[in-house]
Order: sequence, then C-alpha cells, then structure tokens
Amino acid sequence: MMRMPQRPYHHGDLRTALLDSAERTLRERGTAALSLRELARETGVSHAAPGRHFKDKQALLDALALTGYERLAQSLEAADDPALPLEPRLTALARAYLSFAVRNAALLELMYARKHDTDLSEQLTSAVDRSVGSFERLISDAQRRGEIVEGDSERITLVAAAGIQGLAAFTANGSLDPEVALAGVDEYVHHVLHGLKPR
Amino acid sequence: MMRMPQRPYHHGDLRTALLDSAERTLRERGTAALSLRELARETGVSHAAPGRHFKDKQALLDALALTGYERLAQSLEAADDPALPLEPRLTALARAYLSFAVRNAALLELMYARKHDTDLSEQLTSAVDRSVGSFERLISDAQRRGEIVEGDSERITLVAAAGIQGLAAFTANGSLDPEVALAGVDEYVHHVLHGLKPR
DNA sequence: ACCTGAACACCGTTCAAGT
DNA sequence: ACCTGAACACCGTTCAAGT
Repeated sequence: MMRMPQRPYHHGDLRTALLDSAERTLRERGTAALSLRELARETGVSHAAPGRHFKDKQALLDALALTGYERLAQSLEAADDPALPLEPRLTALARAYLSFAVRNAALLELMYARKHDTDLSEQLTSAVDRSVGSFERLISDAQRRGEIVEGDSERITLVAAAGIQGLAAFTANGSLDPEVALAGVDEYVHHVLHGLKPR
Repeated sequence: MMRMPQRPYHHGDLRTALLDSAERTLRERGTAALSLRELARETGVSHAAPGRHFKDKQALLDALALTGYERLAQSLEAADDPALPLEPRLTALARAYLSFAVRNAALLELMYARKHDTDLSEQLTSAVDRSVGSFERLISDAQRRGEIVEGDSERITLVAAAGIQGLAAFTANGSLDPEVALAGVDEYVHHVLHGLKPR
C-alpha cells in the first residue's frame, strides 16, 4: 500500500493513479467493491478529487473499459500470425481471447456492460473494432483462399466469435473451469470449422 | 402503480410482491436502479421489511435469478420438439433462448453474474441443469441417430450452446440488433452444424 | 410471525473555498 | 489548474420496540 508520506498538494497524475487503483480493486475484489471514495482514500486524496478527472463514476468505468479494449486488441494482434494455416491461426486467436477473459474476468464483464453514450465512445468504438478486426481479417483471408465458405464475412466472423465469447462468459462466471476452457479451445475451433455433422 | 390505500399491518405476500417489483424495475430501468429501499417504498412497506424475507440484497438477486432460470427452462422445454429433424430442432431451441435473452436482457445478465453460494443454490443448480438439459438431450438424440459427430456429448453441447450464449450476449449489450440476431439464428445454426469449411 | 423507526456506517455528487 | 471540506440526498443492514 506504501503511500508517499507528504504528497504535494497536486497529485501529478491522479487520473492514471485512480485508474490503476480501480483496476487492482476490480481484479482483487470485483466490480461491487469499486467505490470512488475508497479509490480516493487509497490514492491519498480527498473524496471529491476524482470528480476533477471523471465527471461521474460511469465515466471512470468507461475509461477503464477503454483501457481493457486497448489491451485486448493488442493481445489479439500479437497472437495473430497470418502465416499460420487456418485452424492453428484461429486456435491461437481464440486462446488469446480466452486467456484475456480468464486473467481479466471482472474487467471483461465491465467492458461488455458498457453503456455507450460517453464522449470517449469514438475511442471505444475504435478499440472494439480493432479487437473484432483480428477475427475479421482471419476470416476474409481464409475466404480468399477458399478455406472458409463464402458469404458475408461479418456474419461469419460473428459465428466464430460468438462461440468464443460464449466460452469466455461461461468461464468468467464459473460455469466452466478456466483450465478446462483453455484446454478445450482446440476442440472448439475444430468443431466450428468442421461442423457438428459427420462428414 | 395503484396501491391499496389501507394495507393491513401484515402484507400477506411481501416476498412475492418484492420479487415482482424488482423484476419490473430490472426490466424498465436496469440493474443499477435496483434498491431495496425503493422496492420497499413501491410496495408500501418500511425499508426494513425486506430484511425479513431476504437476508440481504444478494439474496433477493439470487431469488430473482432462480425465477429467471425456471422460466428459461420452461421456455426451452416448450420449444423443444424431439420429433423435428436436427437442424430445425436446434434452430427452434436457439430461437427460444435468444428470444428469452432479448425479452429479459437485464435479468439474464443477473442470472449469469450469480455468486453461487446461497442456500437456494441446490434449486438454482437444478434450474440451470434443466435449461442445459434441453440442449444436451437434443445433442445425445442426434448422436444416437448418427446425425452429429461422436464424442463427449457435454463438450459438444458446450460448443453448440456457447455460440448461442455469445449471440445472446452481443444482443443484450447492444452490439447486435435483436431483430438481426433473431433473424440470423437459422444461419448460425446452419454454420455450427455444417462447419465453416467448405464441404 | 411480521413489520416499524431510529441509528449506523457507508455511498456519489456538488460547490464554495482554499493553495 | 487542481484539490479540500462540508453538505445533501441517497444507500444497505441491524435492532429494539411495536402490533
């Protein structure tokens, strides 16, 4: 916890400090435990100070969601190797998403619960698009090579991504053991590509 | 709103009245707007009265989630026609789930956010199992007929259900238009059964 | 058995005033 | 420009006391 004993009147980077503290609380004690006043206390600042940087609690949550999407997009981009054949490529991407979901369950919940009417929604939209983009690129690439059925690539991305999102949701709320989920990704991807009907 | 002007000292069925009021609030104004004190006010009872019927707020939310699962299980069972061929049968089930998700978005969110450590968790578990059961039965039936690949039927159910859950999640949080989602169910089910790879 | 009223320890938000 | 302290209107929860 270690706080600087004599912080100067101006914090310096209160906004960042609040976001960091919020994310730690989120990870350690869940969404319900997140209070602006406690955040302020932990950061060694008056309870009214957060109001300078976030117009209200929702604004802080939105900012938190934004950093989440940015990190997710980055993880997905780092995990995507266009040189890989379709199935391992999709598997890697699915693994990256699921592993983000496992490591950031509460944050992901918050990311999906967003009420999109803030003034950072352009940034949010772009971060979301970046995340979806990795999947979309994979699908279009595969379609171009004839490795995936033709049709609206957005819809097909939805099919592929919906299942992974579902697995992530089952994992986040405890219906599915994280290790089982991660281990089962290969099987999942295989089923999605080959279908549940026998060939 | 119409309240009985001179309610007797004992409400009669306060528990049910609170749950009904809670569900209406949930539907009309979302989870964030749900407060025990307001519920008590709406029901015309003191703010401490709910404490007699629910040990705390979470207990009320759990009870609400339970009724949700019971209704969901019922919808799914009503929608499942074992006489139907595989694809239309799964489509009907998926439609029923998605339509529940659309009509009860906030409730579903709550159902998935459950912290399962209440004393009604046996009932909850059984209601959840009933819901999953409809999907599992469909999968096992189809496997028996050789219409679906062999393998652990629980895992395969997971694959089928995860995608539908994902669609529901995308719909509930506004990423996907409800009508588009419902209309796209057929396509989704088709892809899941036949796979994304060309045959 | 069921409900009330007061009390307690929390919230989020606002706003004059301080540095 | 940034932060404080007091104030306001809310919470959830508890507990003696009332019916």
